This record gives sequence, C-alpha cells and structure tokens, in this order.
Amino acid sequence: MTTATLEREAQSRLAAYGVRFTRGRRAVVLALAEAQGPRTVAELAEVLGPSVPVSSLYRTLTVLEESGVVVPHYGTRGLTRYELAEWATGHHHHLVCIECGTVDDLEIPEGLEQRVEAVVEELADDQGFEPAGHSLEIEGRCRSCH
Amino acid sequence: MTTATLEREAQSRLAAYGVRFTRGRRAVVLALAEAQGPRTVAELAEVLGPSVPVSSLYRTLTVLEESGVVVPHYGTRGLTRYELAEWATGHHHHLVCIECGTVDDLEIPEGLEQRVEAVVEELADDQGFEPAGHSLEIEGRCRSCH
DNA sequence: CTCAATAACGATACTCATTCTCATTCAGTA
DNA sequence: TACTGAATGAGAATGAGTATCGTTATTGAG
Ligand SMILES: [Mn+2]
Ligand SMILES: [Mn+2]
Ligand SMILES: [Zn+2]
Ligand SMILES: [Zn+2]
Repeated sequence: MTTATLEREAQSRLAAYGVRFTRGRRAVVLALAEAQGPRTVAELAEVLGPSVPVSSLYRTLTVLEESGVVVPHYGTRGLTRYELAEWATGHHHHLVCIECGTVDDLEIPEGLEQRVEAVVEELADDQGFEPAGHSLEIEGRCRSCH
Repeated sequence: MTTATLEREAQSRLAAYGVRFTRGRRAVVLALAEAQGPRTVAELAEVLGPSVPVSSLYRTLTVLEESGVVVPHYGTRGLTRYELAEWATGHHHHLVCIECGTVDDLEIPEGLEQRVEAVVEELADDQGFEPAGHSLEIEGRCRSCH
C-alpha cells in the first residue's frame, strides 16, 4: 500500500469517525507504517521527537484506535503497543521475544491460515462465543537475545 | 491432575528454584487450579480474601513465575493475568472477550495443534528466532457480552 | 478578510497496577 | 529453646496511562 493510499484511507476513516486528519495524527500513522511490528508509546516518541508530545501521542493513539486506523497489542509485559489495522497491513501474526520484548510481524502460509480460521469459527460457535478475530504468536528469543 | 500431584510438582519446582512451598504460595496455586482461565491479581485477591495480602500476592506470583509454576498472560488491556504452567494444565489456548476482558481456556483439535507446531518451528527457524512456545487466541464477545 | 465557534493540542495533575522497602514474623536447624 | 536466613505485610515509591483545563489552530459564516 502506498503512502498516498494509506493517508487517503486513514483520512477517510477519521472523517467517518468525525475528526480531522491533523499533522500529528499523520505523523503517527506514517511512523507506524515504517515499523516492522507494533510499537510502544516510548518507541514512537523516540522516532517522532518533540514534535508530538507524549500526552498528545497517547490521545492521538486513542483516537486512531477508536476510528479503526490502528489496533492495540497487549502481548508483552506491562506495555501497550500499537500497529496499523489489518486493512493497512494485511492479516499477519507476530514473533514475540520473551527476553527483550520486541515484537516483529510474521506472515504464515495461506493453508494454515485457512485452517486456523475454520477452527476459530467452529470452536467459537461451540462456546457461544462471537469471534471477531484471532492472534497466533510465536514466543521465543530473537536473534539479538539468543 | 490431582491436587496432591499438583502440590507435589509445585513443591518440587519451588525446591529446585531454592525457595519454600509456604501456606500463601500453596493457596495461590490452588486458587489458580480452580480457575477456568488466567486470573488477575484482583480476581485472586477476591477469592483468597485477606489471608493473602495484595503485596504478598504480587511477590508470590513473581516467585511462582520464576520457578516455572505459573505463567503470565498479557492479552488484556492494562492487566496481567496468571495461570498454571502447561505441565499442570496441558497445552491449550484462549478465548478473550474484547468487551469485558475475561479469558477462558480452550482446547483445539490435535490435528490443528500439530500443524501449528510444525509451522512455528519452520517459520521461527527462517527468522533466526528460537521458539519457546506459541499462543493462539480467539478474540470476540463472550456469551455475557453478546 | 475577520471573527466567533469548535476541534485539537500540550503541560500538568492525577490514577492505579505493580514494585520496592524495611521492620517483623516464621521455619528449619543445632 | 536459640539462632539465622527466608518469608511476610504494611506502606511508600514508581511509572504507564488518563483526565483536566487553559491555549492554539482550524473552520466557516458573514
Ligand atoms: Mn503486526
Ligand atoms: Mn489458560
Ligand atoms: Zn529479544
Ligand atoms: Zn465478555
């Protein structure tokens, strides 16, 4: 997805939610587009510098989440991470380092993906659970933490 | 697994880690054994009552985690949950309610489990990642939150 | 273009889950 | 029983995340 398309889509979702696509919001969306996995507020603050103060960063991420532009990820100790929603990234999974906490994106083979989805539908139904998505994460030690 | 076996195993792991299996630690292990999914400190405190003060509960869970008796679960906003490790529960997955945050245990068919494991090994290897486990979670709305 | 009206921003105070500290109590051993 | 390190528990400290509120930027009517 090109940057222009990404911006247009984000713009449109924010508009549908009834808010503007401001400079700060654009900066956060673009920073997340550069990332190879979900990012913490601290990591984003590092990349963005003082142009987006931390209090604004938190508020921006909340707005982006509520408008469906980003999704939160809670897979690592004590820290919430954010990434662009699946309309932007495509469906994918994660490698989570249990040592340093970094999270990287990961694609899995289409065949497995389809079987996972089938099982998700079936099991969820059995339990009176209304499925909205699934996450498959591989936990272990990343290259740097071996 | 019987309560007696569970206690013996927990005992042994704590001993290997060099600490005692005290009354408070036993109470926490048994409370987790009763649960149908990972539990927050607040939920455990509710069940355990004042016999295990919150500051002790946190410390106890840290010790149990370090000795391999319990594992943390970070799948819901802002709260860490704990459950008995897989040697006690068997390998399983979770249903996570995106509305109320409750998490329930879930078994998946053996066939899928094996395929997931095969893919985990293969993909992790490709990425120079040393896999230690995986988690497959179904997100959606639970019966009470439909 | 000017001027309200409204949205967004940013510094700061606050909340609350979790961790730390330290004085006290407990358990194992001689 | 007395000694000693482990464990406990009350409360203080920490820090990620949220709420507040005065200021600034954007919008659109006139
Ligand atoms: Mn991702
Ligand atoms: Mn579980
Ligand atoms: Zn790592
Ligand atoms: Zn629910």
